[in-house]
Amino acid sequence: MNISEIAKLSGVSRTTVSRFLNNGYVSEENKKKIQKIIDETGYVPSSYAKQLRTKKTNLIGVIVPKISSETISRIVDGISNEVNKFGYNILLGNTDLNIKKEIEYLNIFKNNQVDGIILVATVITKKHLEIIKKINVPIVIVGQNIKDYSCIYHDDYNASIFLVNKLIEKNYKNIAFIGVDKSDKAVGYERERGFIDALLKNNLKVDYDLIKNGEFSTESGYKLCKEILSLNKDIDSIICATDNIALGVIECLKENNLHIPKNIGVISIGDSKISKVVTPKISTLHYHYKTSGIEAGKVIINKINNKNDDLIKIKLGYEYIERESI
Amino acid sequence: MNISEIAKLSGVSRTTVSRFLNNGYVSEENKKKIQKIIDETGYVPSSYAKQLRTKKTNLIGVIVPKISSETISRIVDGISNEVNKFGYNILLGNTDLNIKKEIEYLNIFKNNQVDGIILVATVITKKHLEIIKKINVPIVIVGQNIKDYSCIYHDDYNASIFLVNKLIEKNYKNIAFIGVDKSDKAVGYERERGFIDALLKNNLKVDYDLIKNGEFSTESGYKLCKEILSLNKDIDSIICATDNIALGVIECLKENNLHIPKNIGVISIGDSKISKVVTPKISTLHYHYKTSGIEAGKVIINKINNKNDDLIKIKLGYEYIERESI
DNA sequence: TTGTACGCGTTATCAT
DNA sequence: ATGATAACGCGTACAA
Repeated sequence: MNISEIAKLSGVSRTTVSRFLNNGYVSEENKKKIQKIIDETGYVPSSYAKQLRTKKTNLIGVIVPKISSETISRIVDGISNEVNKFGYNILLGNTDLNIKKEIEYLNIFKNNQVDGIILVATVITKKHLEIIKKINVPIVIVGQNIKDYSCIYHDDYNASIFLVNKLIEKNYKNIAFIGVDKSDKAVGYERERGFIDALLKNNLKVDYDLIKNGEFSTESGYKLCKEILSLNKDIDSIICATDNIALGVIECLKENNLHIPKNIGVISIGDSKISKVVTPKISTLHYHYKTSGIEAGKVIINKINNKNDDLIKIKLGYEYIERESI
Repeated sequence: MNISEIAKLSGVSRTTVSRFLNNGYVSEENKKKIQKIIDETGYVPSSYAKQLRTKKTNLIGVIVPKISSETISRIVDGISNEVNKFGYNILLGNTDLNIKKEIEYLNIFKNNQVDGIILVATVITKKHLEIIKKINVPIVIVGQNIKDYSCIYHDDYNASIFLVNKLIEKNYKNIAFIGVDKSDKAVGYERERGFIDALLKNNLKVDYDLIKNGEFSTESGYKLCKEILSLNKDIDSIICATDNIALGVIECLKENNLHIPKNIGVISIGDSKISKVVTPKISTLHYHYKTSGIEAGKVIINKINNKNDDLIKIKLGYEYIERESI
C-alpha cells in the first residue's frame, strides 16, 4: 500500500494525499475522503521514501559505553523522554566499552541515518576528535567538557573540593583519594585535580602515595584500598571517585576491622542505589544524570531545528547527601 | 556526494560502483579506481535510498518499559551485543512504563522502519495482541510466554517452587509471599501460582492473607511487609518476587527488630547488585537476563534471515545463590 | 565484466 | 485548492 494507491482509491492525486498528510491545503471534502481510505487500508507512509526525500530521519544516534550501567541508563532515560516529546527516536550505539566500536558508531552515524548525535563517553581520544570534526550533523557530548563542542557535563572539579572541605569540616585530616585513570578527563583528571587543589587550599600536605587510580569497579576500589592501607600512613578518610569504588573500599576496610566512620571516613560521588543500601550507607554527592540526558536532548533538538551551531556548555551541579559513612 | 558522482570520478558507470559496494563482479582495475575515489571523498552510501530500494533497514526495534532498570538494561545489553554481530542496530522504544506509549511504538515500528521487533514487556493486554497480530515484521517477546508468539522467558513457576522447597529444607514452615499484580503473567501470576502449588505439594496450608501483591518497588515491599506483620500470624519467612521488594521487606523487618535469618528468613528472585550489598546479603535466584537478550537477538536475526516463522519458545532456568538472609 | 533504463514511495516545484 | 512532473540515491533486470 502506497500513496499512489491511496490517491487512486480516494479519487484525488498523489500530491493531494501528500498535502493531506503534511498539513497542506486540502478541501474539507477531500480530507474526509482520504481519511476514510486511510482508515480502511491502515496505510502508513513509508519512512524510507520520506527520509530519502526530506533528508530527515527523526532519529538521534546515542552512543554509550555500556547501557547496563546505572548512570548511563539514567542518562539514556532522560534523553529518550525529552526527544520523544518532539517525535524523535533513539538509535542506540552500545559500544561495550570498546573504543573501536565507538569510532565505528560515529562513522555509521556520520553521513546520514541520524539527524543528530549524542555521545556519552568516558575517554575522548584524538581519533574521536578527527572523526567528530568531519561529522555533518549536530553533536552533543555528555559527561565531558570538550573544547569547541557543545557539552553537558558535571562540575567534577568543585565536587572534589566540596568533598575535601566536608571531610575537613568533620575533622578528618589525612585524606586518601581513589579514582580512575586520568585519560577520563572528567571522572579521572578533574576529580583528582580538585582533590589536590583542595588540599593545597587548606594547607594540607599532598602525599601522592595516597592518590590511586584504577578502574570503575568495586574490585578496583578494593585492591587500591588494600594498597593504601599497606602503606601504614595512618589515613583517616578516603574519597572515592565513584560509588562502586567506595563499595570495594568499604569491603576492604571492614575486612581490616576498621570502623566506618569512626576509624576511617568514606565519601564518594554518584548516589547510586547501592550507596543507600550498603552498611554503612555512603555519604555521597548526587549527580543529576537523568537531567543531563534531558538537557542533552533539549540541546540536540534545538540544534537540529534552528540549525544554529552556537556552542552550548551546560555545567550541572551536585547535591550533598549525608548518610553514615562520614 | 552520491553514487553517481563516485562513478563519474572513477570513470565507470553507477552500476559498477553499486556492484563494487555490494560484492558483485568488478575488474581488479576498476576496484582499485573506485576504492581510491571512495577513500578520497569519504563517501558513504545513503542509507535512506538503500532502505527504500531493498526494504531493509538493518534495525531492530526494541521496546522496553524502562531503560533505567538493572534487569532491563542487562537485557538490552545482551540484545545489542548479539545483533551488532550481524550488522544490525537498535532502535530504542523506551515507554516509561506507559502502556499507551508501548502501543504507540508498536505502531511506529509496525509497517516499516525496522526489520524486526523485540518486545520486553511486563503486561500484555488484548490491545497489544490486536496490534501485534497486524505487524508484518518478525517479533520476539522477552520475559513473558505469550501463546502463538516466539518468546524468551524465565521459568517463574518452578523458580517459586524451588524457593518454597529451599525454605522448607531450612526448616521454615510459615511462609508469606509478596509479589506484584497478576496482570503481569510472569512475575505476578506465575510466581504466585508456583508458590501456592509448592505449599500444597508440601501439605502446607495456603493462607491467602499471607499472599500480597503490590508494585515493583522497595516502597511496596516495605508497605506489604508491614501489613503482613500487623496480622500477627507468626510467619517465619517471606518470599519476595523481586530483589527490590526484598529490600523493602528487610528494611521493615529490621525496624521491627526481627533478626534475619534467625527470626524471619527472606528470599527473592533477581540477584541484582543490591542483593549482594545489603545487610544481610540476600539469598536469591540468579536470572540470566543478559542471556535472554542474547537469545532474543539470535531468534530475531534468524527469523529475519530465514524468513521462517517457526514458533520458538526458550525457557531459561535460574541459579540459586545462597547468601545470608535464610 | 560493464552499462542502460527503470522503479522504489515520497515531497517540492510549478503551473493551473 | 489541485495536479503533472521531476527529483531524492540506490539496486537490479536485461542487454551487450
